[in-house]
Amino acid sequence: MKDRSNHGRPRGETLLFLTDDELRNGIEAMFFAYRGFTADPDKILQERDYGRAHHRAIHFINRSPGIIVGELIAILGVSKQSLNRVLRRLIKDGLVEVRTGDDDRRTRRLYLTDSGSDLERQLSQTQRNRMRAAYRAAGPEAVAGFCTVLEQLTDPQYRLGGRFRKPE
Amino acid sequence: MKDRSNHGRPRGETLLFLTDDELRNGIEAMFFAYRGFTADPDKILQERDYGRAHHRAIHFINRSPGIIVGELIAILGVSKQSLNRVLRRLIKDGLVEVRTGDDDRRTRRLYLTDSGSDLERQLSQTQRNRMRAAYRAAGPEAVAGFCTVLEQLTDPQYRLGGRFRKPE
DNA sequence: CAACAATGTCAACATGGTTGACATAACTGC
DNA sequence: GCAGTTATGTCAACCATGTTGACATTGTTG
Repeated sequence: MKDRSNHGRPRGETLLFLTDDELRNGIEAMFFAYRGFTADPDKILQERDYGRAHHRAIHFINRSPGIIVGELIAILGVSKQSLNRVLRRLIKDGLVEVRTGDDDRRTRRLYLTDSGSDLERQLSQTQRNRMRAAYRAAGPEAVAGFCTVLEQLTDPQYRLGGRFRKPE
Repeated sequence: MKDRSNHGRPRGETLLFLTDDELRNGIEAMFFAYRGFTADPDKILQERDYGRAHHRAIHFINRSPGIIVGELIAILGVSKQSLNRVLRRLIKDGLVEVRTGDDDRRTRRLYLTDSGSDLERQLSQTQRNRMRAAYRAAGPEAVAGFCTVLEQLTDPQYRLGGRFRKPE
């Protein structure tokens, strides 16, 4: 399993031969990066006694205003009971507004209120800052590569394109 | 906040000007990629009634055989009570072995047993496969960029170099 | 009208985090 | 050698967030 003649070349040169150790480094890097990546929002959320689950809901409602509950469940990959607990709180606290769908009146469309938008901005601000700093430090080609690999790691049904509902 | 003359160029070209939307896409990509990334191990773990916490412990014990409890706590960023619950189970199940440190007999050094190594291999195998596929699809430069950005997203104290204990 | 779909809710439970308090054993300094 | 500190383990309580199952309501659709 060892010497397949890559003769100590740095990762990714030549023929994209990758040792298990190099792959393991990538795996570990994902773990640490994801944690760094969620650290800033977590702090903000903690002050208001929210968790990551609230952040995720807020993020995707902001991304697709008017998204219906079932779609949000599908994107987040959680049970309706789990999402409902989170939504209930966000609605009670006045961060999310619910309107009955015009077309199908069984559905509930979700929107951020002004204060919901405020929190969203605050949360994504810190993440964008970190992301921007990383992009800047890594350079343009690195960023393109980063996005490509992330896309590839993602399960196909969640890749960009058809992920979000069309605006009604 | 909109037109700062980037004239519809694709992300990352030219001067690394990035709109909030482009950054938001990166943020979302992290979320989906991390989920895809943990999906395969999660399935294997579920069969044995383990969770991600067990996976992480196994990963870092494998990475640094003989690591002491305190170091593992620091790397994982959890409380000793939390880690202990996980370790207790792994030890009971015979996946992890504990030996008292030779130098400092207060410390406990952790090692994977043979069956612990088996599970580790099984877990990292699926992740390496996915990683390898992503790398292959993205190409060599993409991989280098991916690693660079991940490193940048990581909190500095966890970046490679000094992260792991020296072999005694 | 019957069947199905979208949602909400209640209850019970599991996992994996937290904190606080306390116990033990071993190292370290004076 | 004794005092203080450090590394670890453990008990208990609590919280957030995930799960399943069961059931109710409302609205759509054939």
